Amino acid sequence: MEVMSRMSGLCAINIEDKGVTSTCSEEDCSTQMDSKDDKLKSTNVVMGEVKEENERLKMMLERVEKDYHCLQLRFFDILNRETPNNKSVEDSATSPDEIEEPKLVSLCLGRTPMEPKKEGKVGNSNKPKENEDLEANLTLSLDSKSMFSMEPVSDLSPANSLEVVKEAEAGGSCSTNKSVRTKDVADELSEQTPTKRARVCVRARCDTPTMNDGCQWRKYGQKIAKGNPCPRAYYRCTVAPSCPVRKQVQRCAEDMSILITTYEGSHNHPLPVSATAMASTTSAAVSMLLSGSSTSQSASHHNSASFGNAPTLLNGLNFTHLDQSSAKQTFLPNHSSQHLFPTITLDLTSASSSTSTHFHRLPSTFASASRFPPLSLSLCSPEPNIVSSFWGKGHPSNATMAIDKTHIRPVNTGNRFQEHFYQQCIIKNQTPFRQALAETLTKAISSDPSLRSAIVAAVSSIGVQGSTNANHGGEEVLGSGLSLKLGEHPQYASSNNPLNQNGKGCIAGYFNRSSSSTSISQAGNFMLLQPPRPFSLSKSSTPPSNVDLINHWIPEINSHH
DNA sequence: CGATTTTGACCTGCGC
DNA sequence: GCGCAGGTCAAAATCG
Repeated sequence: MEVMSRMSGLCAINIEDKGVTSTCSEEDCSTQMDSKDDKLKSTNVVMGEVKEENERLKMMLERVEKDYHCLQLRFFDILNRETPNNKSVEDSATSPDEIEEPKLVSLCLGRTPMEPKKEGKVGNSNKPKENEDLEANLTLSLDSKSMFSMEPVSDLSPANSLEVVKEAEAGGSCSTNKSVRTKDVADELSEQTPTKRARVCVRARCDTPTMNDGCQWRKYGQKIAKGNPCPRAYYRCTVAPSCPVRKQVQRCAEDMSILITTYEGSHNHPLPVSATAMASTTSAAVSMLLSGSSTSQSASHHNSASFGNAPTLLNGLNFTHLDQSSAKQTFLPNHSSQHLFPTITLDLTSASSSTSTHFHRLPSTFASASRFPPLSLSLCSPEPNIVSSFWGKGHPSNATMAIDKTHIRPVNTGNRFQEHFYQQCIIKNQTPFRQALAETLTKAISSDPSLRSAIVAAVSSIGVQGSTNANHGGEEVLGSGLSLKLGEHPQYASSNNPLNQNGKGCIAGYFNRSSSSTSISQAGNFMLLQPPRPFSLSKSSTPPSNVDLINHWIPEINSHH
């Protein structure tokens, strides 16, 4: 086990260092015989301390290992439990006629979902699924499904439907009767589950007209929405002609510096590198949302089970269920349509002080009538350095994170899945593994209090030395993002970003930050997927904390299973 | 000149 | 059924 050797190496280095000092002391002692005994004694004392430290580290390691195995068991147990809801990947791979399982939700804002039904309808793709998957994997895939599953995932968003209809019209000679077209869309919509149209609302401080999320957008409309003097702009993704993704941009009526961007739909094309972070962020948020609401009637139950009243954690983020009893009221765009679609809000705005959790109250009509309990994710960090890193220079907003995809569905549980999983992780330099693991663990943690307790115990047991958390209980430790920090994050550079240079966007720093401190974050495109260091105990200038070691440790351990 | 933005008209859904 | 509001379309205007 590499971790063992690593830990032993650390101890060995420690011992060697002290040995060197003791050797030097002995040399000195050769000329100063009087102090020789004292030096020897002190050296022995040092050696004894080192031995004790070594023992402590060993015990710590054993404890961590034990906890890890416990967590891993639960991890795969949860995966197993999810698997029955989703049909076998192999089954779907061998039965291309099977479109989708109803409970599976396409969450990928970040990557192209496969759309066998639509493609069949449009008739522009007769490729075997394997080829599609191959292509998907050749792209900058953020979708963990592509790693773990050959299962097609239909993107049944109405936007997609609309595009399909358009394409059909473009390809065919049928008359373009608008009413007929919209009726077709409506018919298609009626067949779709509303949960497929999850939206992600991102609130962020931004002094530019629109947030540059890396994608190319074309404005196709603007409206003055009721209740907000600021016009709402409508954009659609133009990276690919048929991309159904749309976004709405509107300034917050209460605070004009806050830009509210609502994303809808799934990209059906490889994303530019600069777009992956936001896409993965939103997709992760959607994952969190739909993981609770996608299973039929018991949406509220699942949500409560998944998120509860307590803030849950996703890689350092606080995922907080909207609490109607809370005070702060936030204007959300198109809340009427949110009656139909689950919407998750990522609050990237600054928490003015120390709070790391935001609560938003939706309009009462929405809160009461919506089928989908609203969800708010407050990404505010109490640590300014972390916070400002996301948006780069000049944006005091806080935010962190970009991870992707929750629905990790093993083909077969056990070694095969793990092998495949880890192979992919090796290829991708482990980052997807960390992301996927983080999300799945997050889900598990949020739904299983005992698991959360186990993690809390594990983290707290390995000696949270930092004063930062000295006053925090276990829940606070979790809330701080400590326990699931799966990425390494240097201090970010926030300048020199072309996205900023064009004066259009404000997300730049996050995408262009320096990655000097870790090799992982330099791994090509995937450096962008490294979640920022969330509220970490260890600054980049300090030696790695226990948690850092754990974070390194997890994939390594997994490789030996 | 192509791409993008603007803007008024139109469509749809919802509440009364 | 009517009015309102959200969302979209598409022609005109503007930009690079």
